[in-house]
Formats: sequence, structure tokens, C-alpha cells
Amino acid sequence: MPTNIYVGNLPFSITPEDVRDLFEAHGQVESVNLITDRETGRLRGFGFVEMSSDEEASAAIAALHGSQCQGRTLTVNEARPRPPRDSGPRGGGGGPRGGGGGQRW
DNA sequence: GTTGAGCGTT
Repeated sequence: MPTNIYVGNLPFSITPEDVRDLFEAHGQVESVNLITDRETGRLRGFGFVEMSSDEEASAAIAALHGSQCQGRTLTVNEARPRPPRDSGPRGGGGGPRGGGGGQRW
């Protein structure tokens, strides 16, 4: 599992290719994922980068954190754990439904 | 023809 990195304070005119290039300069980039507003589809100004190893991630964080990109100071840190989406066992995880004829209030 | 705190969707 590659190391997840959080990158924020990104300029709105940045592209995943730019982010990948910046991180590839300090390690092997597994994936780049810029977060966009699901409602409007615009960039939120932050994203996530996955590095092949933790040392490369640390090097990229130490190197890119505080640096400036297109006039913006980049904020690079270790990504927080995100709760997994519960889309797993379908049919097995059928919620407890029914049970005493739905009393609506 | 927009904007700026902040840790994410298929």
C-alpha cells in the first residue's frame, strides 16, 4: 500500500501532471488525485498523492512542504486516514429492516 | 469568465 500524502493550498490553475512531476522529483509517484468539488466540479485547492514508499513520501513532504508553486505556498503533509465507504457486502449487509410493521410515528 | 478553508471520489 503506497503512502498517502495530503497536498493543500494548491493554485486553481494546477494540473495533476504538475503535481506528479513535482513529487516524482523526490520519489516514485503511484497516483495523483486532485479533489474537485462534487457539486460544481471545480478544484477545491487540495489533493492527495500516493508515493511508492514512506521514505520517498517523507522526502517529498519535506521538500515540497512550504515551497511555492505558481505563486502559492504548498502545504504538504501526511494524509489522514479516511473511513472506508460501506459498499461492501451487498445482500449480506442488508440493514435491519422490517421488524414490526413500520410504525411511522 | 466567480473562489481560498481545507483532508477525498470512483
